[in-house]
Amino acid sequence: MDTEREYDVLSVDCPSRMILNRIGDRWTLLIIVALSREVLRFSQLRARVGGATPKVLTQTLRALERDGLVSREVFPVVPPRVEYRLTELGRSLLEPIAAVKKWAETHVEEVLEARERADAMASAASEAMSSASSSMARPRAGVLG
Amino acid sequence: MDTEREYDVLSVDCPSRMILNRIGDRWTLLIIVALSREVLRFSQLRARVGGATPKVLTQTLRALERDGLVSREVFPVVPPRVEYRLTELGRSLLEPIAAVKKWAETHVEEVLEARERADAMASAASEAMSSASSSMARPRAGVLG
DNA sequence: CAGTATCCCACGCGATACTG
DNA sequence: CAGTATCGCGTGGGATACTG
Repeated sequence: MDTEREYDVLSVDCPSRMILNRIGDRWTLLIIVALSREVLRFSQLRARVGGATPKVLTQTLRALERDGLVSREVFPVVPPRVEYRLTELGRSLLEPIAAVKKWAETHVEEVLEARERADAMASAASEAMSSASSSMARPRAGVLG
Repeated sequence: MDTEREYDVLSVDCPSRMILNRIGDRWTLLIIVALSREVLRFSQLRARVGGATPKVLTQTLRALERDGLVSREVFPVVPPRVEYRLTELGRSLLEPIAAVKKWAETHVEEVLEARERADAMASAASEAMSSASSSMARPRAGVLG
């Protein structure tokens, strides 16, 4: 069975595009990473994933559950206890994610350096443009243009 | 040199978070994939990456250039000719991306099936709630809540 | 504890048109 | 050909407060 070219991310209408959009949001990857080693309760997840508000956490978890990547188990006790764990499908995402995570952690510095160099160049160019004026040439600090 | 735990994506202020935000946008991954096998000109890139308008293409390419992942070569001819290629740093991103891409392409269907099942469940639950009424219970078609 | 409920806004992105 | 320039909107997501 050659399923190599069945899907193509570069194609506009390819379903695999949707996957990228899904895991490309701000919290999905982080939650999966957090759940990679242990089953976690809601508040534990909150504590582990820095910056996540209950709202985004719930949204993302619901979406992950819907897509079969995470399972949610409710214990009928009081106070409530809810546990989240990766499904097998979710765990299968761990490898690719680990690769990305590792890349991110090992190459941040190179990226940051490249960025600084680029900004320095741009800044120098701006100054050259405005002759010897002191026009403060903004170094384009934002991520995207 | 043990640099294992120097960075942690789960930490709010970790720089590696930024990397995820960068490659998590709508076009970055696609452009890198497109450039994985060949050097491409602007319009070729546009043709390959389905749906990309010149604006987003330029934005993303500039950002990639700034971060040292893509290099831009301008040929002083008319009509203009500009070639984009991955830098070595950019090429190093190819492996993790390929892993994600492969996962996306091989597991879309499972995700889609899980989603349909979840929606069917939710829909059934809604109908049960409204007794035998014909209240159209919307199956929550959107990606996120 | 595990969420909901609102309000609100930045901004990523698309559409469209124009230029060196 | 390889971009810029504008305009506008959809919505992801932050802040805050409330609830079973």
